[in-house]
Amino acid sequence: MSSLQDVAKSVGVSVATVSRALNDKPGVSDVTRQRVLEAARALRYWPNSTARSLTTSRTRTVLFVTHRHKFPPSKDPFYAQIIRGLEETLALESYNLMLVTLTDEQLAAGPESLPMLQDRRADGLVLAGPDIPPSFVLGVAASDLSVMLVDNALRDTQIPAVLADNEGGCRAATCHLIESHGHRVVGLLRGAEGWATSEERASGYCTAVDAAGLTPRVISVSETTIDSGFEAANQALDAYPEMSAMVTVNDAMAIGAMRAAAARGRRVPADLAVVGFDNISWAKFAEPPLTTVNVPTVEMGRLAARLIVDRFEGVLTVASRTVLAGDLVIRASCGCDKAAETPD
Amino acid sequence: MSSLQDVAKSVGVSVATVSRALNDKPGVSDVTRQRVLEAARALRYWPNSTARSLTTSRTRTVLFVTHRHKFPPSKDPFYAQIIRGLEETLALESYNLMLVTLTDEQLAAGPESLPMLQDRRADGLVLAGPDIPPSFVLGVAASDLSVMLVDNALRDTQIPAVLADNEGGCRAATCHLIESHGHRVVGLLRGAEGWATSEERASGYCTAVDAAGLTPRVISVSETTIDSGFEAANQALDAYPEMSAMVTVNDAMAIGAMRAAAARGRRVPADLAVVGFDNISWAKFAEPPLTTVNVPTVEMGRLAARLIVDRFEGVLTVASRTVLAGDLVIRASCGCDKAAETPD
DNA sequence: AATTTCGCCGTAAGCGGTTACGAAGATATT
DNA sequence: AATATCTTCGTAACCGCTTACGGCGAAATT
Repeated sequence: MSSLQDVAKSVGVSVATVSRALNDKPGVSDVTRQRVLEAARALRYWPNSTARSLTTSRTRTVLFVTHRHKFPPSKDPFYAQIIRGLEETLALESYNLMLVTLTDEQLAAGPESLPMLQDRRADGLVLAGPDIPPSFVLGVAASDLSVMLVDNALRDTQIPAVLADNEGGCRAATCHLIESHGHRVVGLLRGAEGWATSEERASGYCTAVDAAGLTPRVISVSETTIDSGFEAANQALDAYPEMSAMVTVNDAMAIGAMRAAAARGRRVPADLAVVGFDNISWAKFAEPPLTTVNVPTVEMGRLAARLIVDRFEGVLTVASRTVLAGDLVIRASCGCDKAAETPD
Repeated sequence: MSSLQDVAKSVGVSVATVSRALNDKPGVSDVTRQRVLEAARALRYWPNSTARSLTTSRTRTVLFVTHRHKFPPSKDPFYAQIIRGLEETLALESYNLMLVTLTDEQLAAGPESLPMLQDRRADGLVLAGPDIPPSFVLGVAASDLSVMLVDNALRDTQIPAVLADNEGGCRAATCHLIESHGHRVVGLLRGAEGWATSEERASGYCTAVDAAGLTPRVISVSETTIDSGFEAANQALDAYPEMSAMVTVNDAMAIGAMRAAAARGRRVPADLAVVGFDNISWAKFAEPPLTTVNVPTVEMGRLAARLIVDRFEGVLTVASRTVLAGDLVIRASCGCDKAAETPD
């Protein structure tokens, strides 16, 4: 409402003094500092963030950038959870979160053509999701903005990233089926080749299967939906009738697989154990409740915020790639009796 | 990268001329305008939005404010969808979207204590969700920021709002059960008293039941989750064994109700028809697929953006309250054979 | 030909802060 | 007592852009 000028006039000092007093900078006596603080409060003074940004050339805002058609979590609110974590810890440091979703055309055109990335509206940005093409990432990295990748990584670069441990999670899930339940023929329902997430999870599965001396049985489908899970499970059971357990690359496929099993008269988990990945909110309400790998999405957001803010503040200078481990959430679908419950 | 100064120097004119040329303002000859545009492109000039905001005192950003613990769509991404619609149309008008989630304490303390609402960071804000207390809404409305309510309304005020037609949706769902399927004893599973959404939907149910000359059978529970739906359905079936159809106040409760029916050996929809509300993404994958009222969340976001931007631009001067109709999505759980499918 | 009109452009003042620099007065040093 | 040092504060420049105002030459008017 009121400006620095107003406060200065009210107290009878210069704006410089007021600025120093309010920003806890040296060069102000305690008495005047107090008087300034009182006047500021009395006049309901709020620093104009725009003006401040103009001189400091820091906006205290970070951009969250993601693919437009990925954002609306038609499926599970994966990115919404990340945003939740981001916003939460950014707020702690009094940073702002700005949201930008980009179309395919914009992502292909590169950051040079996007005002929101060029006009110093933000100090840095987090690029989320594998849909952000490498060329785009490199483009923004070439600018002087701080970049942070989430659920996306570029090999052989120094761009910091926070990721879920897809490989380890799927390995753990597979190991659980093999070691705790003694399955000898466990299949994998996976998504399209080239999709990094699917690749990594598949890799974890293979590692576990190899380590146990078993042979991998993999069905790839182009999508990772309930319907494609249904279809893939049918393919798998046709091809490998002796299969007693299935690892799936995400929860939607797992649910589809359980439907397929039910349709064939195979009970889950008695006749076929199923584990998913992601721990979407509906996993615990599936029939039977789905054993799955929990992805710490909110924590990923929190960590990304922490890391980028620390970079702004100069606390952190080196780039890092952080892989967050997920934990296996045991429910009924894998054959465990006592389904341990976890909080949301 | 480069400033107006740079462009001016390069062309050999004053910054004022460059500004006029780039902003399509009169007072510049065509030739110089062309030369300026070329130079600006050659020098990769981008107007510094901070500086521009400082002079125009418009930031071209709108704040999306919601309750912190409501945002992370643990349930269905209701607000995420709204954000999707908001961001989409704001981007069309080259506005930005900033995200703020507030804790209970902050909401109770009121807008006076929140920097992001006081320091002119945004031109206006949309307050989403019934968790924003009236005092808070009135507080920001008293400031000179443009306010827009979404999924929240204040009676007897001039504050613009966009809402879902909860009353009409639930009435339509109830009518469908009564008229198309001939149910005579249809119950309602609803949430706590005082929660506006629940009240409105309940009111729609009552209207339909009254109009048909039937007697309402209502079960209230404090939460609206799958578990509480399960419990409420059991209560309902205990109290009214002859009940042949249930309207529920949201999809989660509907799914719980279907589970309860299954547990009691009553088949859905043959022995008990169930309809939900919200059309969450999992509704179509329920067993059986759930008939429910679709809430046009993305459109609500789009409309809110449109309305607030129009207000900024001076196109729109009067406040309005817009109620968006939802449509009944017919699936199997209500007893209809041919389940009409709708796109996501 | 003198005057008015008009289009084009530069000058300069601001928007609301931050900060380098220098001028005092108060205090410490010798 | 004279000098040096420190603290406190004001002056002014600056961040990059917008815009009111005025000047000036060319075209239009008489």
